[in-house]
Amino acid sequence: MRQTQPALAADSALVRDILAFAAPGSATLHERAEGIDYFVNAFWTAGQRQAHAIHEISYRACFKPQLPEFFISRLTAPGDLVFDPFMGRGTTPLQAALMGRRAGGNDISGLGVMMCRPRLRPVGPDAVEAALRRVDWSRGAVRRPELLAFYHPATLARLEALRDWIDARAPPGDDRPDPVADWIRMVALNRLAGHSPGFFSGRSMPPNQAVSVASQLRINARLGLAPPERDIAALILRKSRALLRDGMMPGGAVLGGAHPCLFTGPAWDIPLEAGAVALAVTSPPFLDVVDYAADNWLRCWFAGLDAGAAALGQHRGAAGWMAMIRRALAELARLVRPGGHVAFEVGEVRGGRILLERQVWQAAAGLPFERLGVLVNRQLFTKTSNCWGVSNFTRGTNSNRVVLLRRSGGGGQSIT
DNA sequence: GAAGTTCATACCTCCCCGGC
DNA sequence: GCCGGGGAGGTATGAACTTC
Repeated sequence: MRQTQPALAADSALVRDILAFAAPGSATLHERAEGIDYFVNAFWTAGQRQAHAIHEISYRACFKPQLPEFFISRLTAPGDLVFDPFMGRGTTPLQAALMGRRAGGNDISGLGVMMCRPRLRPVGPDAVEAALRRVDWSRGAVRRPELLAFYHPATLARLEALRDWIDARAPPGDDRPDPVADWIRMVALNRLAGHSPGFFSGRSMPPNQAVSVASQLRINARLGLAPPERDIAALILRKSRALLRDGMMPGGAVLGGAHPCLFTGPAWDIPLEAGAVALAVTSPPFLDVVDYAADNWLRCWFAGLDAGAAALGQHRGAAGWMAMIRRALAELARLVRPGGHVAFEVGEVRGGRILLERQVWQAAAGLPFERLGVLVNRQLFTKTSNCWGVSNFTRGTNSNRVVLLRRSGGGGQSIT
């Protein structure tokens, strides 16, 4: 049902740009539903590995770097602060830094900072190799026998030695850790368990989620395999080189400014001054679709963190979820400068029976935002859930649905 | 204690792209 | 040409709890 009437926010340069956007052979479709302007197209590539290689650490529920890139390029200038209050692995701050913007992010789990910070100040493979040679691998011992479901005994003992070595140089909560230990922990967190020989574990599920010990024992029994011994140091070095294969970033310098604004805590309580942020690109948990505590229990073990903190952002019902979103949006209204923007991404869940973008739209009502519309990026993409038979356009999440907000009170002109 | 409601757990293992 | 590795789930079932 294409409509020819103008967009509600036709004064927005962003909206004009989106309407004029033309992928090869496809113009943006403009629809209006429930008083909301929808802009539908394939706005960025669905191809895998099209962004900078340093993005390629596996984490459950992360959007493509092309999503923040789309908005950063249109709505910010070099030096502006780009922020994500639900950063997860930190795709938004990292992409902002790659584009010469200042990087900021927050996550309820301490894993967020541990995965993002070292990639904002990458260390070279030579430094990683030298540090790994200094680890006293003989000091480790098997302290958690149940983890032998995942690891060969010698591998598990070395993992414990590596944990001790990291903890002495980059303990959780230390905001000025040793950069090399910080980097090695980030890579190790990404190699703990997976479905190929590049991971420390025997064969498991894809690495964006850790199965339970009981599930891993079943996998081992079904395949008739015991976890083989792995060379942890060699795997960390190999993945380090892969992350840096596109280069060390501009000048190899610290990305995102000398002091990236990275925090651990709830999205509704960010220790940043009012008006500091030019653009927020973010995506909250989609109700309880992803069980972050279950997915991350193994990472939290390695990092010495409490996995339970992640549950704070998860809600089974729409009412509780919407209240959480309202608090996060109210905090964004404080942080984003007048004329700045918020791109708030959600996906379809429960077979499309609950339209989360409409809940976000409603939650933003009464806050100092102009609601510009919803950008829908609809395309085929690869899904982890292929593992259990969920393919494109059947069940699960099939589109990026981005609620676009402009902080009122300023000139309101975007940079194009 | 029967009926209704909510909660917790188990189960399933594919497709694609780039590096080598 | 091979293969490493990256990738936003949903349903069935029964236990546990609530209400009258």
